[in-house]
Amino acid sequence: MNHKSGANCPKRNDSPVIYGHGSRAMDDHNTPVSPPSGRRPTLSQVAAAAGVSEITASRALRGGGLVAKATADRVQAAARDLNYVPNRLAGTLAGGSSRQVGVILPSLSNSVFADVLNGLEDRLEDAGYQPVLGISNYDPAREQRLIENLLSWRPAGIVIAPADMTEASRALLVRADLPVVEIMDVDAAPTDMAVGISHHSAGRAMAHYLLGRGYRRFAYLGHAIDSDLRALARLDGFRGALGEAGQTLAQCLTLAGSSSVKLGREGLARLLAEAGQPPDLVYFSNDDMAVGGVFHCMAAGISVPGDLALAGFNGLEIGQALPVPLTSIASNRAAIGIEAARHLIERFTGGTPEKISDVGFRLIPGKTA
Amino acid sequence: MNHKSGANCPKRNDSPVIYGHGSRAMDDHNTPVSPPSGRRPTLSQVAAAAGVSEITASRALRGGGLVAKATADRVQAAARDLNYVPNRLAGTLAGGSSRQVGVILPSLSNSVFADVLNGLEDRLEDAGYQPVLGISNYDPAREQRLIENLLSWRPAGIVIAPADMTEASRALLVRADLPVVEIMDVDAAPTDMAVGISHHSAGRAMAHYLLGRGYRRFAYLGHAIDSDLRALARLDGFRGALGEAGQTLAQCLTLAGSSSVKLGREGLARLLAEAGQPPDLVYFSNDDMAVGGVFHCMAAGISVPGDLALAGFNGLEIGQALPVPLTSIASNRAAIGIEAARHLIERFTGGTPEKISDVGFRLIPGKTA
DNA sequence: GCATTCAATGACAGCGCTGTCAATAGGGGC
DNA sequence: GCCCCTATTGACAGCGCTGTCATTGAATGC
Repeated sequence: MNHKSGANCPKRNDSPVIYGHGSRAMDDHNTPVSPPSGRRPTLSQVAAAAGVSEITASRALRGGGLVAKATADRVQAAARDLNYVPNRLAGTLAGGSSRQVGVILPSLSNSVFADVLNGLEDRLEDAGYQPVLGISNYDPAREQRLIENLLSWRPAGIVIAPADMTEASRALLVRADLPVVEIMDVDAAPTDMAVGISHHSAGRAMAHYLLGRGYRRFAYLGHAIDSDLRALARLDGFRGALGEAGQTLAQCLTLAGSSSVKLGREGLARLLAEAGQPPDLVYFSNDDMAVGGVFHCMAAGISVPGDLALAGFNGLEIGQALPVPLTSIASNRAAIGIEAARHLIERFTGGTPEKISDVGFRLIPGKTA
Repeated sequence: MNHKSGANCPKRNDSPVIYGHGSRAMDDHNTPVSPPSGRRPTLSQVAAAAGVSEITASRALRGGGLVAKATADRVQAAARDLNYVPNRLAGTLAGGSSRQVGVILPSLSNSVFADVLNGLEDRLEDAGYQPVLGISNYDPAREQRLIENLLSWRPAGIVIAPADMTEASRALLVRADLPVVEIMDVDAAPTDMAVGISHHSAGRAMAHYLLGRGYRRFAYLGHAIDSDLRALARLDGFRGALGEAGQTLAQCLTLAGSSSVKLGREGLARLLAEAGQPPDLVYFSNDDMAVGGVFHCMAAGISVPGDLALAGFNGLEIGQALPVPLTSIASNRAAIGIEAARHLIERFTGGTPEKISDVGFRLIPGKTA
C-alpha cells in the first residue's frame, strides 16, 4: 500500500547542522554508566539474587520447563534487574554447540552475494544463529586464512561460496567435521553439501534460447574471468551449446577488473571497435556488464535489439527496470541463501538434507535479444 | 591492464551437466575423514607432542618471543602435525579480549550498506578481527534483539548503522562498556563514536546547487521514509534550504516499500500523472530511485534535463555509467567502513580516536540537473 | 501405610585456554 | 666463590557456563 502526502511529507525538528568534512575532538568522553560491581553480572550473581543454584538459574534462563514456573519467573526477574547478558563463549565452551555460522564470500561489491547473504542472515537469525563473515576477494590464500580463522571460533557450520579452494582449505573443512554448504554452484562434487544452480547449464540454456531466436554471430564480453569460476562455467556451457549447433563464438573479450556497469559499457565500445564484422549478439558475463552494454548502445545510438542484441545473467532488478528489459537468466540468489540456511539448520537438528540442492534458474526473455 | 583473446577465451574441460531444478539424495554420505582420537586436538595434546607444558605451547603459538626459538619451532611443528586449530572461545574466555566485532546494518539489499560492510570487513580482517553480522531490516525491535545476541558473544566492539534505536538498545550498548561506532550519520550525538556524513547537510547542499542552477518548481520522490531516518534527514535539509531561499517543495510523494529502481520508475510516472503543473526538478531519496526516474524518462520520451531535471543521492556507480550521468552526491561509503574499522582498532590498541568523524560528501554535478 | 515414581533442585567436574606467580638454570660482576 | 639478574619454563587457578549424576520431597498405587 502506498501513502502519499501532498506538499507535506514527514518533517522533523531542525537538527544540528554540520557542514562538510572534519571531526570533533573526543573531549567530553562521558564515563560509562554504572560499572556496577566492577564486572558484568554473571549467572552466579543472578542465581544468588534469585536464591537458587547456578544450574537452576541456567535452566530457568534457557527455558525448557525443567524448572518450576515460580522459580523460573524469579530467576528471569533477577536477570532483568541485573541487566544480565549471558556469555555464550562460556556456554558454548561448556555445553558444546555454538550458534555461530561461518560465512565466506568472494566479494560484496557484487550485489549477487549481498542478496545471498541477506537471505542467509534472515533465516539464520530466525533460527537463533549468527553469521560470522569473511570476504575472500577471490583470493584462495585469503580464503584459506579465513577458513582457519572462522574455524577457531568453533562455528556450528560453514557456508562458503568458493573462490578457488586450495587443497589445504578443503582439508581444513573436512577435518573440521561440521556441516559445510558450498553455495552458488552445483556443478562440482561438494565436500559436504552444495546449494546453487548449474552455471554450466545456465550458459547452455541461454545459448539455446538465442539460437532459437535466430542469432548467429555471437560475441562474449566478460570481466576478470579467471578468478570467477562461475562466469567461466557459464561461458563454457554457452560455447559448448553453440558448438553442438555448429556455431562458434565469433568474438570474445575479457577485461581485467571486477564486473561493473562501467566496465560493461566501456568494454562493449571496445569490442565493437575491434570487431571486423560486427556481432549480432553480445553475451555478457553478467547483468552488471550487460546493463553497461545497454547504456553504451543508448549513448551510441545503437538500436537494441535491432542493430545489436544483448544478453546477461542474474536477472538483476536493474536490468528488468531498464526501458528495454534485459534478456537474462534469473539466478535465484535469495533462494540460495535461504536454502543454504535450511540445509544447515536441518543438519543442526539431526536431519539429513539432500547433498546437492539445485534451486534452478529461469530464463527471462526480456526485450534485448 | 586488460588482456583480450580473440576467439579463444579461457576454456575448461567439460564438466558434468545438470539441467534445471532438483536435488540428489544424500546417499553416499562419506564418513568424516579421521576423527583422530575422537575429538579435535587441544593445546595440551600439542604440548605433550612437543614435550613442553601447556602454557609454554600457548606462548609459543601466540608468538611474542617469550619462548626459546628451538622450543617454539618444536611446538609449531607439533601443532602442524596434529592439525591443531586453536579454540578462541576458550582463549577469549580465559584471556579476555575477543577478536570479534558485532556489525548491525538495517539492510543488505541496498548496495550502500554492502559497500560499507566491504570496507569494514577488509580492514577488520587485516587487523585480525572478524565481523559478526546482523541485519535489522529497519526494525527497532529486531535491532535490539540483535544487539543482545551480539553482546552475548562478548565482541571487542560494535559497529551499528542505527535504524531507530530504542532506549533499551542504547542502554544495552552503554552498559556493555565497549567501543561502539555508529555509522552513516553524524547529525546526532552518538553514544560513543560516530562515523559518517551529515545527511542533513547533504540535503541542503543539493538544494543550494539546484537553486543555483535556476530550478524553481521542486518535487520530491522517496521510498518508505519513516523508517529510513537518513533519507528523512536529507529531505529535511533540502526543504530547509529551499525555505531559506523563499522556495517550497511543490510536490512530495513517498511510496511504501524499500528503495529500488523499479519503485523510482513507477513512482515518477505516478508523480507526474498526479502533478498539476509539472515540476522542473525531482529530487529522489537516493540514486536507486533516481535511476528508475531516468529510465521512466527514457521510456516516456521525456528529455532530461530539458523537460525535467533529476537528482539523487549516493553517487552510485550505476548512476554515473548512465548515458546521461546522474546529478548526485557521493556518500563515501567505503570510506565510512574503513574509517569505522580504524576507530575501533585504534580504540582496541589503547588510542582515543575522535568522537565524531565526518568523512564528507561530494556533489557530483552530472548531467541530469 | 509403604514402596515407587516423578518433578524440582543441587553438587561437581570440566570445556580449552591464559594470567599470575613461582621455580629453575645459566651468566656475569665483584 | 658467591650473589644477583635474566631467560626460560612450569604449576595453579579460574574465565562463565552446562552435562551428568545425585538428592530431596511429594504424589501415586496397591
